[in-house]
Amino acid sequence: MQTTLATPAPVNTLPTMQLRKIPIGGHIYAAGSEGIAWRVRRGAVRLDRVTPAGSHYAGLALRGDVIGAETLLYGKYSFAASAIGDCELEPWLTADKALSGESLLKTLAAAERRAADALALRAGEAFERVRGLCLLLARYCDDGRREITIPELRDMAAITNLTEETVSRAMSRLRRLGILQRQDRRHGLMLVAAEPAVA
Amino acid sequence: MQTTLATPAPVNTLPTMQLRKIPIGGHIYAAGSEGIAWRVRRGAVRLDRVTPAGSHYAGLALRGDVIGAETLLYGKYSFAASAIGDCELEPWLTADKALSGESLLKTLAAAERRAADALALRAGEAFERVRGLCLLLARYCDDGRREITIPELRDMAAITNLTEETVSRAMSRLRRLGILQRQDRRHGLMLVAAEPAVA
DNA sequence: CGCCGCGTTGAGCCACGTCAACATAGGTGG
DNA sequence: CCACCTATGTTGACGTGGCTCAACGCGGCG
Repeated sequence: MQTTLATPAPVNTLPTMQLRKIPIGGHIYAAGSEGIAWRVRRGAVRLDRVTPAGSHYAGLALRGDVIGAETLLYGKYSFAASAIGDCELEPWLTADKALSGESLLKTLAAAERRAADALALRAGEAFERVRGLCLLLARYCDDGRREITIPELRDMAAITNLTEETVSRAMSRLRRLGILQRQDRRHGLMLVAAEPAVA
Repeated sequence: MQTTLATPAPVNTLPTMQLRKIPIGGHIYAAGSEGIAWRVRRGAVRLDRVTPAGSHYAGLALRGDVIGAETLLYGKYSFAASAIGDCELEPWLTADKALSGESLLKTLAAAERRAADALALRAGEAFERVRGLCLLLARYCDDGRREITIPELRDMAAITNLTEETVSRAMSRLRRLGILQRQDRRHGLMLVAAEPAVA
């Protein structure tokens, strides 16, 4: 649960911050803390809304998505972020760089598409939800081989709004059906078979 | 399912378009069609992603939210939009107006908050989801009286990922408990009782 | 009037949640 | 190295919340 910085630079000198790598399960930032906005270069990020009543899954960010953009307005993060796949993050639009309208619009459009994806992962039967999540992760792999890092069950359960047991059963079925080809155990790499004409 | 324009102006002369009013259940725009971006001044908008396999609920927009921003990039709408409460829309950021970075950032931050709201409406027990949707609608009423226009059951069902029957039962229960005070029938106005310390 | 769309209510059933037991991998200390 | 512990994942048995199906009420409209 610790963050690793690619540069040995001090954490708070924002402009010098470079690439940031976070292992699976790793904490990226806490809600309410100060920091900058990041673009996800690799991996998958889970966002959580933190309330007095507890914290709940509140969004997903994949390659190309921007997280923490609200810090440019308010200085603080609105959500908590953690890595559900090995992540690489790069600083995005630090204050000195001009805010390009087009870049922002693209980010906005991407955020809305991602939000629609996240909603879709909470509809339909359990097996289809879990399969949909794996396919989504595979679609955003940087390698073309559709190899994904399986998130922890608790994260998949939160995203799909299922229980860990149900997700585990769905994953077993995916493997049994050969849709998901195990390469090593635990958070190991998996290979998703051809996507069957999903629009 | 028809749109009504406040001005008698021709539909395709974008810069002259002014306020647009859409009745409940009304069609706002179709996915793939051309048009401009709008800001929701009043009411609630349901977004749908349209695929060859059918169209599915893909997002919610309430007062202050912007819909169709992607037209500024691609010229066409990515989603379909329809009114689930009597709506007033105003044009947003037409091409001639400079794209203000801060305005865009605020829109982005709002979109992410809304996406988190929409996800939350698909978690928990049926009654709590329906109650949550009513509370959300009440929170964004322009009058301070927390009077809401009840969307059609099919829309509430799509948003919460429940069936119409289950939503109907939940609504009956809300009325029986006095949480929702009927003022007239059908899409009539309702009054939501005090929000019980929901964070 | 008859028809249709929408909402309401009941009865039965099943997919998924709950609970429990166990497997496996890592970590830590001896 | 093993003994032990904990976190995570897997699998089975069982109960239930919400889905399915069906019937009906009501208002609007041709």
